[in-house]
Amino acid sequence: MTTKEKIMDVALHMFSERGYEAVSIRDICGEVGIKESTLYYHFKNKKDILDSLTAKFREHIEGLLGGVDEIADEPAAEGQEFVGEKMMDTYMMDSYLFEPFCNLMIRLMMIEQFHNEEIRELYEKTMFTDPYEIQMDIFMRLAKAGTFTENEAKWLVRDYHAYMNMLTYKYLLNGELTEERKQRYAKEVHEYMQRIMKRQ
Amino acid sequence: MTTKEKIMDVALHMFSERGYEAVSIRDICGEVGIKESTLYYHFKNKKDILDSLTAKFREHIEGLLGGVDEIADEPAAEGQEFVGEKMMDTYMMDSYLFEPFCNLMIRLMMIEQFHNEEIRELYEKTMFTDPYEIQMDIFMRLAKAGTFTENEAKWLVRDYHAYMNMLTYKYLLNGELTEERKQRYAKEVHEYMQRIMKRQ
DNA sequence: ACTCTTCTCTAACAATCGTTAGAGAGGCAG
DNA sequence: CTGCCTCTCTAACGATTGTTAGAGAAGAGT
Repeated sequence: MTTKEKIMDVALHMFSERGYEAVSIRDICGEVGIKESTLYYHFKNKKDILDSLTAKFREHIEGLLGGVDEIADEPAAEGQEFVGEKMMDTYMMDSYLFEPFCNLMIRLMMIEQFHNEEIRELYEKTMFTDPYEIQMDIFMRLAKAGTFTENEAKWLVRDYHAYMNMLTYKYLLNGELTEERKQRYAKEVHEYMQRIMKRQ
Repeated sequence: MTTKEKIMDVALHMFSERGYEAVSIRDICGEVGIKESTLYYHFKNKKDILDSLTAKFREHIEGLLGGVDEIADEPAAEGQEFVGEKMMDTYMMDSYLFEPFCNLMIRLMMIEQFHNEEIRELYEKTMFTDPYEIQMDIFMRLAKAGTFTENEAKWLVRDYHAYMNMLTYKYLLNGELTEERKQRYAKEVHEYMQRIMKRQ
């Protein structure tokens, strides 16, 4: 890992725990093991570190969104109750919510949305707008498959979205992201979907 | 309004917009129109201002919770669909979420939960634990009244709680709290309850 | 007239913040 | 060997932060 990468890694860990303002350049340099002026060789100022992190995150997200369609079109694998849903959830989990870099970035955005307009927008896009669109797409497929009516789907996706957010905050965005908490999250998501599918 | 009250008022407005750390003693004093040393006559340090605000909020909340039982026991007034629910919602809205001091305190806690353990606990209590308990109580009353089964009620209250949170963040905890946004919030809450009552 | 209390001021303090100028160390190309 | 480029260092800068010592002003009670 290069010095620049190490700086970004340490900064991300600290920012996502204490917030951008609460972390000083000296904190980061102390942890990395360099002098402050060395940091300024790699980044033009403190904001530049944050900007580099969000830029990296943006690229990561674009990559994910680029591959979403082919995954959604895959037929349901064995052990899955319906097309798209569980596949999409593991996709949403393993390569986004559970993925270490993304998880820390989400925590960082969650804290910093109140101090930074650009981050607020990115946070809303990557945690609300984009997921909602994907979830809506899935529910509409299920509606077309006859699982429920289109009107029901429109309401259900809102309920689902709100509930997923609650679970995400509860299990994935505070404290350490342990294997146990991931599994409990996945289990509750699964239970929720089972409930939805049964009731109709 | 005394100087001390004015300080707390200005501090609350600033803290709830920019966060505790981002607001300096000089910012507050400039807005109030006093010198820094005058502030230190009324508060022993910066943290003391925050503590005074949370103490005042705690008292406010205790007063609200103290009166919750008698309100829940009132019979449904005309124009209401079911006992307790709408009454409780206006109670939750008018004297809590819409109430200016509480609304600003919630915003402050929402930002500061990530930098302050005590505020994190207060935030979870006043925005999750307490409301959930009250909502559970209402849904259990509805279950006993035969509107749905107790098992259904346990799931419905989770859905309801998650959905209310989403609406609260969407309408009440960002930007200016206008009369229009309050009404849109109330309307969506109402629609949600109608949907729940119909489906059973 | 006097003191005592309450409140506000002037003027500074030390600590920490982000940031920079400039010197050295090491490797690679000529 | 020389010069150049990349990277890291020492050492400081000015600005801002929370905080304090101590002096005045105004009113109430004696």
